[in-house]
This record gives sequence, C-alpha cells and structure tokens, in this order.
Amino acid sequence: MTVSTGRRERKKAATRQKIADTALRLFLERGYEAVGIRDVAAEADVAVTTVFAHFASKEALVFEQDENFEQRLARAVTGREPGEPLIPALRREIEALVRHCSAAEALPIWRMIDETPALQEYEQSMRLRHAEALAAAIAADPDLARTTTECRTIARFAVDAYSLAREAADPDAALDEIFRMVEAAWAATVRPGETVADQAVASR
Amino acid sequence: MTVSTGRRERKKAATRQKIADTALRLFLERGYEAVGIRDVAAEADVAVTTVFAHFASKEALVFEQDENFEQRLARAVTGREPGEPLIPALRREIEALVRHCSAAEALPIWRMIDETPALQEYEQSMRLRHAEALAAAIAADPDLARTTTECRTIARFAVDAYSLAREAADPDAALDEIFRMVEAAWAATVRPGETVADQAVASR
DNA sequence: TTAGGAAACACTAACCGTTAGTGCTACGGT
DNA sequence: ACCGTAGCACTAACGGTTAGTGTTTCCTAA
Repeated sequence: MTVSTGRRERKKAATRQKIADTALRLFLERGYEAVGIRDVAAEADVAVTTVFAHFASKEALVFEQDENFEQRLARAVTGREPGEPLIPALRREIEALVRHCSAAEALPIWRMIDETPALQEYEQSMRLRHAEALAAAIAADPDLARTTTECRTIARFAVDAYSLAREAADPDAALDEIFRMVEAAWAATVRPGETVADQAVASR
Repeated sequence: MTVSTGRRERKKAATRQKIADTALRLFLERGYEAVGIRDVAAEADVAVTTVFAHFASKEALVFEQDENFEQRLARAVTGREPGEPLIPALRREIEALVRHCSAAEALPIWRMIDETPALQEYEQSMRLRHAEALAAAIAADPDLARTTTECRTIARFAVDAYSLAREAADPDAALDEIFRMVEAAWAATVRPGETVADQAVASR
C-alpha cells in the first residue's frame, strides 16, 4: 500500500496513454470499424496483449476518460449542500456532463459513437451501471426516505435525461422539458401524510 | 408481393424453428457461453452460415420470439380505445409483458439472460429500439400533442418501467410505484393554458 | 409443361476480438 | 545487492461472424 510515485507507475500510465491516444487517432482517421486491435498495437508499438492489459475491450479504448462519470453522478447526490433537494442537484451535474460532451473538441468522437452500433451498445451498458450506482447513492441518503424501486426508477430517469439531452438538437431546451418530467416523477414518490421536507426547502 | 404459402416458406420457417429450438435447448442444458454456434449448427444439422442466414447474431437466438414486443408496445398506443388516456393503456400492456416474462416456463431463460453479460447488453439494445418505436407511435397520435423530446422521454420511462419491474422481487408492487411516477411525469407535460383533454376523459 | 430465376442452403477459408500460456525484463522494497 | 513482482512480449488458439462460391429446390411466367 505504498503511495510511491515510482518510475514504474509513470511508465505504465505513459503506455496506457500512448495506447489510448493512438487508438483514438486511428479511429478518427480511418473509422472505428476499419481499425483493428492489431493496427492499434502496431502503431502504438506494443503487443496486442498489452492493449488488453490496459483496456478491457476495444470499445473501452473510446470511453477511456469517461470513467469518472459514475463518481460524478454519485457525488452530485452525496456531496450536495445540506438541505438541497435532489433533483436540482442532479440536473446541475447532468447539464455539466451534457455540455462536456457537446464541446467542439469532443464532437467528432460522439459522431463516431453514434455511427457505430458496438459503441452505442457499450455506452448503454455503461449508463446502466451508472444508473445502478446513482440509485445506490440516492438510497443511501437518509434525507430521502424512498423505496428501493423508487430510487432505481429515478436514477434510470436521470441517466435517460442525459442520454436524451445529448441526442437532442437543442440540449438545453431538452433538459428543461425532461427535468420538468423528472421533477414531477420524484414529487409523486412522496407518500400522503409524510412531510415534504425535501420539496419544502427548495426554491433554491 | 404474392402471399403464396408455398412449400418454400414453410420449409424456411421449419428450418428457422429447428435452429431456434435446438439452440435454446443446448443453451439451457449446457449454458449459453458453453455452447458455440458450431455446436448449434451441428445439432440442428445445418451449416453455420445457415444459422446466420436466419438470425443476425448468437444473442438473437435467445430472443427469437420477442420480436413482437415492439409491435405490442406501439399497438397499445395506436390501438387503444378512443379517448382512453395514454399511460393506463401503456401500463396494461407492460403489465402483461412483465407477467409473460415471469411465467414459470420462461423463468430459466430469463435466469440465463440475467447471468450472461452479452445477453443483457443485447436486451438493452432491443429496449432502446423499442423505446424509439414507442416514441414514434406516441408522437404520431393526434390526440396527444407533445414535443418530440417529451414523447421520447415518456417512451424511455415506459421501457424502464418494464425493465425495472421485471427485475423487482414483487413485479406488481414495483409497477404500482413506477407508474405513479410515470403518470406524474406525463401530467407534467401539459402546458399551462392548454386543455387537459387527455387527462379529463380518464377514470377507467 | 417447361425454362428461368431466385431463394435457401452448404462448404471453405478467412477476419477480428479476445484469451491462455509462457517467459523475459526492469523496477521497487528490503 | 537481491529478490519478488509487475509490465510487457510473443505465439497460438478459440469463438463469433462474414465473404466467396457453388448447388439444390421450388416458385413463376411463358
């Protein structure tokens, strides 16, 4: 458990980065399907097995940096201001994520993803994992006493919002419409006879 | 465009059915991953290429009969009683679909699906396609004047409901909770100043 | 009835993602 | 300085999938 920032780890990280950069460059140059793992390995000057030592699959090469997506969603819930209602906090984070994907630099990548079925499937799997993590974070919040099903449902709705907004022509407008619906869905989970604490503190 | 029920089509259908039956049997006997396409082809006494002439992928062998899922969802919208509100109609259909999956006969199959990542990914892809089809059906209904985003959103929510209910310990109770949320989300799409025709006719 | 043509199917051989097995090398902890 | 191990290479293979090619079968139109 030593925190050594040794040459070893630096080299490993460098190799990983080199592979990821090479892969992304080749994918964008020639198209995802037209580039084989063997091409990537050769161009990055590593063995095929080394590629798979760093990345679980070919698709993972594309989503290299989006590993923190899951943590960001969960932290938007666990790390929000005390008393701040859930949905606005979620929305703020998702808005940031959508903007991040819509950045000019990331656009060709997302175009490639939208054109490649294998990458879309992979992204859906990621989203499902993210939804599960988000549901766990929501369920763990003592301020939000909801059933497991309700937590899982609102988590799904939230990642749906991300996905739908990213595909929309006008992401900001889409987020408005979608979160009006998400907010209503969440409000409907409050049992009659319970305090509406989560809602009451609202109004920013 | 002849509707001939010729020998040819019967033979084709028979071959297809034989392949699907053989595959499902082998999968359940030995496990999905332990059975190769070559095994299925040999056992069904056809060539490997013939298998792929009938099914687009190995996973498609498992979901052979669920092709009509998409049509059922869309028809639940387009074919509902005039004046019947959208959400109850959707719920009725989804409830039926969930029950269909929970039938004793289908249980081992779903156990296999839940245990196999490749099958789960495939099913997610299917669900996304179904959501798109459902969104199109909702958008095409003149009684429901909603934006494209709202239609796509509620369609996603509906297939989420199916997915979540199927995984829940008590599907019926889960459907209650989830559809309370879906109903609220849909109600939130009504613009202030518009008639609430869709809601007003409700009550049964 | 028959000729034409297309669809279904078979077979071979390969491509591609992925993994197992094996071993070498270089670095870090002691 | 030494040893353990992590990183990496290499070969070979497995399993899903497809291309190319040829053959049989059977619908259809003359």
